[in-house]
Amino acid sequence: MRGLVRQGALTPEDKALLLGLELETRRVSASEVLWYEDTDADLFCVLKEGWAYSYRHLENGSKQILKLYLPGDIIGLRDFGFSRRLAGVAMINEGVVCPFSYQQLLELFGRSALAVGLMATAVRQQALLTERLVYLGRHDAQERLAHFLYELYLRLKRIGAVEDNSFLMPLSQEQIGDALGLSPVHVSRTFSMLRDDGLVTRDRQQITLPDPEALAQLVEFDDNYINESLPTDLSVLSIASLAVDNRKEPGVHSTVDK
Amino acid sequence: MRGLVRQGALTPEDKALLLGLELETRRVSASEVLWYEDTDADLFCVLKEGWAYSYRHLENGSKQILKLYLPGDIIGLRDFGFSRRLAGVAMINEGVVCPFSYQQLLELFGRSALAVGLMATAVRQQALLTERLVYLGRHDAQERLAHFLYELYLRLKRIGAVEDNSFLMPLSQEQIGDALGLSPVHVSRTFSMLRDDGLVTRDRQQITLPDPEALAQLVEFDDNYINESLPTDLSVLSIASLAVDNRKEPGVHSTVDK
DNA sequence: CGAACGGTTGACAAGGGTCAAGTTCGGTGG
DNA sequence: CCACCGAACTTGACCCTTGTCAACCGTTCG
Repeated sequence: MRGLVRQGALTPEDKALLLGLELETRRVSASEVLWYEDTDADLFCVLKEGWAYSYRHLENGSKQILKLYLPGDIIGLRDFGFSRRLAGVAMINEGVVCPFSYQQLLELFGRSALAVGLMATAVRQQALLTERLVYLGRHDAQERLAHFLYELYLRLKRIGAVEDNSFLMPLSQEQIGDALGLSPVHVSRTFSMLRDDGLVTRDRQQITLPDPEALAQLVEFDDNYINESLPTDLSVLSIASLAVDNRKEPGVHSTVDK
Repeated sequence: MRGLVRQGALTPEDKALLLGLELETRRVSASEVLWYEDTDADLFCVLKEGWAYSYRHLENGSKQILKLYLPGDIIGLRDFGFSRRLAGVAMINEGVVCPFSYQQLLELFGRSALAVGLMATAVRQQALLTERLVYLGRHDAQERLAHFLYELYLRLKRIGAVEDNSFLMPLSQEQIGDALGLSPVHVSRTFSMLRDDGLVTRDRQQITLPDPEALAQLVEFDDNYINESLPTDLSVLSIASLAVDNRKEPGVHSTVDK
């Protein structure tokens, strides 16, 4: 940071913005909750003293800590681009924080909707990661697989790749295991359980979810982290796609591996 | 995206940038590797067709899949701000990608070093998450705890909160369990094992790592994701701190108390 | 002094890993 | 058209890691 300042990397705009911030620090006590899961996301903080953590409470009564924040860390970038908090944050010991509003962050990105969108996209990917972390930490094989399939179902539906609650899934069970932290053998067993419960049917790579809602309930899926369309729901990709679709060309193959 | 365009949310600068991109699509075959772990990070892609995944290979021979990419997803934001890839990316089936350079991304962020820094900070936090994901998925209790403590050690050292290989850790064993996906009972057992192996000693909240290198080896720690100081290693936080420190109390006791 | 809390230890059970022996299916070659 | 092969999946037996429950201990705090 001093780095940044020294390097003179800050533009006049940056400097103006920084000076314009009304900075205020707040002393917070041990165990104090900075914000709860699912509340309005409006600000983030720099943690100046003390330790904090972000967490998710699960319906089965357990909780998963997602990230520890140490002095100097920024808390709350995770929720940028979402309207509600994906996780709560609480102090561990007493400390000091310095809050900023997302509004200020937006001004920082200033004129570029693309930059905002990219940031939001990155944050969104982080949300998916986070969700998987929760499942690896606190759920058994059946819940992990159910969650995995349901997430896939939602993401594919979003891009129109689901028909009749059914979609193609080109992953081997070994790869699924590598994603969920399970052995391929157990993935197979788990598929059988889900089939026996009538939640998933499968023929080769064709997956069908006879009753997606039932699955959703099993995995307490909060789909707003996938479906929420934020103000700037861009996806540069699509822009890129548009621009490109005109002049197609078969490309170059490079490496392969197995 | 069409959303973005329709909304007219794109500034003239954005549009110019988009038009200025030389877009090229590349057809990629099934199992093709887009890039390997630990190689130079210079570009990212929009996945236009096919499925892909990012992964980490572990020394114990297993592998952890971090994220699945479906058509429309952006691949490689993860590594923005790092010089080397934290994870490999491979195709699952055949598909089409559309590559962009990080350079272009930088131009997008254009004049604001702050914006770049924030993005990099977000990405960096994602790296920590990713690392925990790998440990939850593919490592036993002892390795998880060792990794957790070593990561803490590095992060605290970075901010000067380690003395004589020793630091204060204000977390209860239950909280550690919630972070690592373990029961509090087993956290206790695991601490005992590490103590018996001479890797960690502990007195109340005081943790000492007699031989940090030995720990590092046990957890195959790649510390560049914590220590690498990227070109724009800012941390807005510190700027904030600076701005604030002038007109606030000394309050520089770094952390902790119970 | 006595709760209450966090940590420790032991006994037991369960979820999941590993190994090994099938089974199914798509592809290949005769 | 059929025999064969390999990859992916399935199933069973067995064992190890970890969770659960419970009793116990040491500190801290009222």
